[in-house]
Amino acid sequence: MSDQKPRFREVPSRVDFPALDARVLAFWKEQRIFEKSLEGRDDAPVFVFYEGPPTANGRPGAHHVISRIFKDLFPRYKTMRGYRVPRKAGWDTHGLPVELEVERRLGIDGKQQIEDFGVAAFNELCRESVVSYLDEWNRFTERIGFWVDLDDAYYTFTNEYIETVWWLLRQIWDKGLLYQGHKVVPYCPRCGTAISSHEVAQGYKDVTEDSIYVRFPLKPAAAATLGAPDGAPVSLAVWTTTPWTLVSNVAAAVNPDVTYALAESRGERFVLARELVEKVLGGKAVVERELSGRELLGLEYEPLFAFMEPDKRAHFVIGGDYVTTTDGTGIVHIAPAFGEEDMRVGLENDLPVVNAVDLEGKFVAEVTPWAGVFVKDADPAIIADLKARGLLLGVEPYEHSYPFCWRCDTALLYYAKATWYIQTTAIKDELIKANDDVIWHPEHIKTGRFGEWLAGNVDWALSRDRYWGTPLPIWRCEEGHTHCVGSIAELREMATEPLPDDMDLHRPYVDDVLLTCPDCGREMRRANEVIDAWFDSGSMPFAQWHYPFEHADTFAERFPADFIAEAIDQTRGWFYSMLAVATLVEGRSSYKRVLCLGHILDADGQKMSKSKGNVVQPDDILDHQGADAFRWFMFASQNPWSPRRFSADMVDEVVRKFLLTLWNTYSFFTVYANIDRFDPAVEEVPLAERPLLDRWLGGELNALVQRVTEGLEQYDATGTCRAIQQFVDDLSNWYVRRSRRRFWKSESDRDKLAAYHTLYEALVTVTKLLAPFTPFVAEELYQNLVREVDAGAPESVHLCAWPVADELAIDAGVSFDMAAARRVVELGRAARNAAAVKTRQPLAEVVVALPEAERRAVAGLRDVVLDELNVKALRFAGDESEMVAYTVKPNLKVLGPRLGKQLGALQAALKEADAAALVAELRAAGAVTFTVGAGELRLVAEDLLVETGSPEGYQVESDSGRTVALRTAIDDTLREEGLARELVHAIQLARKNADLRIEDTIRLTLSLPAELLPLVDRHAATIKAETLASELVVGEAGGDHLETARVEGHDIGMGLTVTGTIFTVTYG
RNA sequence: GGGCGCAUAGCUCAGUCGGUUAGAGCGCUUCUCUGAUAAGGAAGAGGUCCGUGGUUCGAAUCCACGUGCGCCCA
Repeated sequence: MSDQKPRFREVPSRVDFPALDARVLAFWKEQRIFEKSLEGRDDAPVFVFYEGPPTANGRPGAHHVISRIFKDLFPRYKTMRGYRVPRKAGWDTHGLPVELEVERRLGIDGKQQIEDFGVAAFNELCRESVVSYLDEWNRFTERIGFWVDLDDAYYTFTNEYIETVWWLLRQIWDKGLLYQGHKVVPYCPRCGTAISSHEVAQGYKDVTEDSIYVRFPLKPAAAATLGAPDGAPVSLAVWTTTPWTLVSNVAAAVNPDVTYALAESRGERFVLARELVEKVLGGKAVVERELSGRELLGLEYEPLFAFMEPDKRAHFVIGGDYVTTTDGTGIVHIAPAFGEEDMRVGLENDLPVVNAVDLEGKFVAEVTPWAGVFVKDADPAIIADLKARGLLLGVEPYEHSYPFCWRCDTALLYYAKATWYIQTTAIKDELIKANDDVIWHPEHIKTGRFGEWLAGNVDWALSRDRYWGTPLPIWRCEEGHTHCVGSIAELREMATEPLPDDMDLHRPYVDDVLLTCPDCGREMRRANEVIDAWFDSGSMPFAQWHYPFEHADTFAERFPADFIAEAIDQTRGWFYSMLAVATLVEGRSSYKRVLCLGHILDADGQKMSKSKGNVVQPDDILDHQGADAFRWFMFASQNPWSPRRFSADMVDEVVRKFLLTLWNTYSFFTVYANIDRFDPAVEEVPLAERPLLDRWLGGELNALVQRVTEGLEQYDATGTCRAIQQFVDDLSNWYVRRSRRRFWKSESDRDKLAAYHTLYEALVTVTKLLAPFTPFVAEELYQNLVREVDAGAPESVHLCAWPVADELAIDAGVSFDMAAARRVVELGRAARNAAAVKTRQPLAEVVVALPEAERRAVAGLRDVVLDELNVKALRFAGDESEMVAYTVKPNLKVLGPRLGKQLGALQAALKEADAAALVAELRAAGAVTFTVGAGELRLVAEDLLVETGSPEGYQVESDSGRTVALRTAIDDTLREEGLARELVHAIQLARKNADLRIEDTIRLTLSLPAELLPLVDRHAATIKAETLASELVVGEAGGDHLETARVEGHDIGMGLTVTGTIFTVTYG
């Protein structure tokens, strides 16, 4: 150790993490550390990360923290492993949520009002709205330590981005996979657009609505064929949950294979499924005749409403094998415009499509009574009308889950609509194959949720009848020719008029661009739709580079991504759109590995959502506990994909248990290292030459490096965090605790130096391991521990190389030995507690009985055990006389497979046997024989577990075959020694109360009762050494600081006066 | 209704290949250690390992069925 100034900045034991964060952020910014982590690595292998763009349509919340910190963790780790990890930020800016936000702000509602307001102005507001959140997002991103290049972010609304999306669509178009279909789709009448299946899924709610039973009166000719009494009217009993669709009814469907009945009830006759007669018509109904479904086919009935004239034959019974008898009547009403199944059977039976509903979900003018009324609102009126005309059979509340628009909460309608599709079903096998190459965390998503979703793939409904989005680049002429534009240049070339240089590709400007049809030369107009914003985000691997128009090299280098991470709800969102777009265009996935993250729940397990008002604002945590506590909680609490409960209290626990433990160990080190002028650069004692405790810690440390490295390679954050946490706990509560005296003692010998080196190395290495997890604290520690003493070291911990484990330092034997010793200490402490003898009171002897290997281990660590337990001697129970009681049990692991069913008999026999005799025989002969059932068994030592009991005069604790016995007798010498320790303890407390520095020396005066005088006399040297008293005077207590205390029933007075410090050299 | 996942102490979670007395942290009670610590240690209280059945010498663990919850899909 040398004589210079203190090497390390003095570290207060209390720490303000938010202030620390601010310091570190400023340092990173000033020194451009993030930039430097990328510079000068041109030859390094690249690790490709893709940022799944958040929708910048609101403020960031706690649930955004989790994805952003996992996105940060692995790139930081890979950087330290020597990779170049470019991280381009990105923002998802299009889509319905943005439009809704602007609608709300303008106080308008619906498409007509948007058109009235003006699309150009509306879209401008959408753009402004998105941009307005970016500052806050950028601040938040920096604040939590997510390193990503915000200055070079991609935005999905730029012309460049849109152009690439157009190019991608053109590739798909050229493959013939882009088509317009007329399908029944979930449709939001308020938003006026079709909703894709993954969006619908987010809006299901359980609702109770009125379902109704209705009469469909058969025409007389039809009734006659059923064998009802001559001329008697017969009705089909029909059930529906959506009365408003009856207006568009064109048929009734039965299952040809189900048995139906002609049933009479209160003088009326009905046709319905045989098994539902009683349920629908009541117990008094009489079944007059059974009918097969097949017999009903073709029967005609009177239309319920005549507002619209069908253009084909309608209002007759058709067959549908999907018709069941679980609900309703077994007869299903068919309105092809409003149901997927209805449309399908409608096509099969050549039924007309009657649509009495307009695009806003309101009845059209022909439906005179309810024209302009939203269909769901018209239900009561329709029911009343049916009742008035004698067509209503009954009303029944029906609970079912019904889809609502996930954004505006309007009930969705299933609606036949022209929609543009990508025919992903044509590449289903390729999608599945592309997924084969992806590594999923957790694994089960790959074949489970995601794999099954791919297996049931349906075409991607691409178009949206909206305003703020990437315009669908399809133009059509009057002849019906269509063309998909794949670039801006092509648009210019084909346009009938020259386009301005700064043309905005958004609506409404693009709508005004007319093209010349390449086929017929006529004018082409753009299809009005914009595209699903999921296609935008799925295009980011290409569009973030404006590929192929620019940056082809960059794209080639950075496709596909090595790693992406998003919340688990993106399975059918971003994860799918990324896979689909890349597979459509490149034939493979755009990511190799994906980490799914769970949702954030509140402390009660409720999902956090704005509407529930239970959102924990990240600022609350960041301003009080700091970013690292937040991060560590997220990483360490449980596996990333589990939904996690979250509250400020839970983060607090992290701070106390982990960050403060680490911090205090660090603070401890700097205090003593400064006192001793420890210089990590000189006089290193090789690990192999250090004491066992140091070699133990070194082994644990290197094993930790291995464990953390392997864990991160497997993308396991949770396990690695727990390993680090365990190490820090061991470091603080075993290594430092056991070593305190080594740092404290006044001589500066090799032992002390070894202790400093060991602790220093552990702290520095842990700091590096922690850098990806808790980048702020790691930086703070690194700057002080490393940069303060080594100006040549890398400027930041994040520019350091990842630690490499020294496998030679890992000694399984040492680990085993220490674990054995710690178990003995644990049992000894339990024994002390049970005997109610406090630890400061020395005891004469501890006797232990252990398995052979552990006995050797504890023998080697005798001093540790003696010191921890404060006993004078340790003895091993050598022969049976020392331990009175034995219990002998079969070693099930060994005997189970060998004996099988005989085990029970052996167990019983062992219980009966004389355990002491057995043990004696086992020790003497090495084996014992037993008669069990028919045969004789020879059992050796490893077949049996021997437990020992309590000897006289000892306090015994045992666990799992290990026994520790503490001799509890206290003689006068021991008692006096205990008293001396109590006295020292009291003086130390007085020092602390007097606010003395650890290194201050004192003049100590004591006033004592007479009976203690000899004791102080005999232990004066110890007391002086322990309390740094250069002078000890017994008599009247006097000095700068006076204190009294009661020690074991004796009143004492203490006087303390600072006389100097233990430093021989002063500085300053 | 279907798929996937989960269910262990009051709370948050471990629990390896099926093995002996099912653990940790937090909280509670009592005791204790300590001149780094907001900490540490010991003991106590607290368990239908969701239920039922099966496989097995032996099941928290494997299998089947059921219940509850979450997510996804209808």
